[in-house]
Amino acid sequence: MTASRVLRDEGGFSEKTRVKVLAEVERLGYLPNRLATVFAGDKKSTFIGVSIPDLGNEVFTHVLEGIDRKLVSFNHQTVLGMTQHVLAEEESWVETVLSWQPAGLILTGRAHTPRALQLLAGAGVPLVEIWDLNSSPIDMCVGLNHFDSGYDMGRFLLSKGYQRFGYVGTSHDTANAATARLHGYAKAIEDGGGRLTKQLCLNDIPGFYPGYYGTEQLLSADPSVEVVFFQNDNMAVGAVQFCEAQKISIPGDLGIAGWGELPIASVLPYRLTTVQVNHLRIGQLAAEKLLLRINGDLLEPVSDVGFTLVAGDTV
Amino acid sequence: MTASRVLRDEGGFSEKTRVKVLAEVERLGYLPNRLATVFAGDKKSTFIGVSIPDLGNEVFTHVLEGIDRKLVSFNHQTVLGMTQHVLAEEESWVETVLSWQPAGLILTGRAHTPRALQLLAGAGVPLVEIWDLNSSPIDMCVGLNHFDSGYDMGRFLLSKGYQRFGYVGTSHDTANAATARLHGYAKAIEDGGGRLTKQLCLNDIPGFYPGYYGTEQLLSADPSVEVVFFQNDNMAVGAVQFCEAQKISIPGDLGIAGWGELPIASVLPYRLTTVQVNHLRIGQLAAEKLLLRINGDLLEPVSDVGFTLVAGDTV
DNA sequence: AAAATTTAAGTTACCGGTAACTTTTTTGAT
DNA sequence: ATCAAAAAAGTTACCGGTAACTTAAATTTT
Repeated sequence: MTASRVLRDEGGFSEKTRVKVLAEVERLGYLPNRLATVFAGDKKSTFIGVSIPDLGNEVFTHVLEGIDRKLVSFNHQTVLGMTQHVLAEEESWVETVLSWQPAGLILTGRAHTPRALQLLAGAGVPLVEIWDLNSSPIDMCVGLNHFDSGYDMGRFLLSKGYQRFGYVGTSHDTANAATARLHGYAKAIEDGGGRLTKQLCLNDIPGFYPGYYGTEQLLSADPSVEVVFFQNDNMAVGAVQFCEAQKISIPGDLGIAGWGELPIASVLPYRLTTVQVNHLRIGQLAAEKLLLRINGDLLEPVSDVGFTLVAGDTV
Repeated sequence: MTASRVLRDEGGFSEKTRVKVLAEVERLGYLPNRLATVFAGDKKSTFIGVSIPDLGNEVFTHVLEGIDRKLVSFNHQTVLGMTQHVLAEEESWVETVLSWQPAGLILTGRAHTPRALQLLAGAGVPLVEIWDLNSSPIDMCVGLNHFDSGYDMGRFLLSKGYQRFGYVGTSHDTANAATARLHGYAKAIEDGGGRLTKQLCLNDIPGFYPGYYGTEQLLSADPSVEVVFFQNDNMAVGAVQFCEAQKISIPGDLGIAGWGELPIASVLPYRLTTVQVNHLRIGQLAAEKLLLRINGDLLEPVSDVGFTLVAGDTV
């Protein structure tokens, strides 16, 4: 007991004892078993469960980095969950991670299985849903309106005079943010009298090469497309590379728009038409809100980090 | 006790009781507290601590993905540690994560603080050091010989007739793998009678833009450089973009070599001179070995995943 | 120097699951 | 129906840290 007091520096011991205890700790190479502390006090651990769809999609690596950097600085640990965009995976991960008594959770996306929702409600753990904005989150939410960002892009492209639109992404899931962007884009096109003539959902990760071969597929399926909106910048850059290889002039023959403003954009000889999003900020803000909530603070449940359309030279 | 038996399906209960227990579990939304199980049995948890330097460096995201995918499929959870290439950060993370009784650890790099080594030895937890090959690992090791890969690149560039060499990276740490590559490269140049006229270590992450402005800095500091070896492909691609913007012909005016074969390479109109490394495989293999060891198997301590030099068109 | 007060150190019980053991109930054999 | 064996259910104790409490030692006050 006295040793416990010394190690937690909570007073009630003499200097002589302190020295003796610390010497013994040193000698034994003693490390406290934190499980016992959490277990005993019916407290929470310092684990924060963080689920993201996958690391192949670069946008999420930036989000994760923002989260972890913030968490570490407040002595919390990230327990990673890669759900592969599959809600059932998320559900089983939620169950596992809750059984470890986490201090809080960060989940990507607003869609969850009924059982996951039930588990989360039962656990009553502080929770931030990130990425997609959700006006009535389970607990808190940090993200942006993906539908609106797609809509704005659609309207912008219409204003440039395009009539025949294409889309290439990798999402199958109806419940995810990229699909919301596609829906916003489609709605804008419909509202503006254009036609979304071809949309492609590849079974792949949204990276450079899928952008390359996705463009090939799209154009061979419908050569009349005038402009294509991609799931993210890396795909759009892949598309630009395909066009250059095929001597398709941009934006003369084909317009190209990305999403997310990823690092590659900073070294291109052209300015990519895209939507700027501060991925790192989403992660940091989510972690910040979670830590404040764990600390007992009451917070605005929803934070909209917004987005900025970048006109660029590729349309 | 009977409920515990039912939930673990270890027999010694009647069908009638099983149904009753499961119904009650359902009704209460009961979730076992796994901390108690681990704590009670003096067993290990299903946590695997995974430390990587940072997520801004794309190579590590692939390694991490490989690790987590494998771990998840064997019901283990990744507890992330981002050490920012700082050994003191790794040390404090090791201490924290060990106090949570992990089933195993994966650490990036072979250099650790004395105290970290002592903690690891004391804990006796299965451990894989990844990335840099280490003939006498603490426990196990999965990686490749970075020095050799740098040496081979240097020799290859010499064979192309280059005399004045440059290097651009972002590492300050003498103990990391990128530095080992630089040393190998420098050694090859020395052995072959060339001159490493300029080497640059930027205070940044090894991404596209640092490759861009790093090349600018390098060339303005020493315009006589004939070929530059970059810390990774993303930096090399940034360099190519800089050269194109400046009308510096590749490989006519300047040779460029990358390392790691990152995804961007697949969509470029040229074949980048680089070193191919299977990042995902390193992660998967490390996780695999760790899980086998946790399972009690005795394994070959060191796994060399090797590398392949890709000649490319940029030198 | 004795009593009152403060400080230091020690005891007990608990968190939740489960190993090891004991008791109760059921099943089957004679 | 009686007893033995097997199956099911229940009890106890423990893991390691710490809250809450008690006891002991040191310090201060009268």
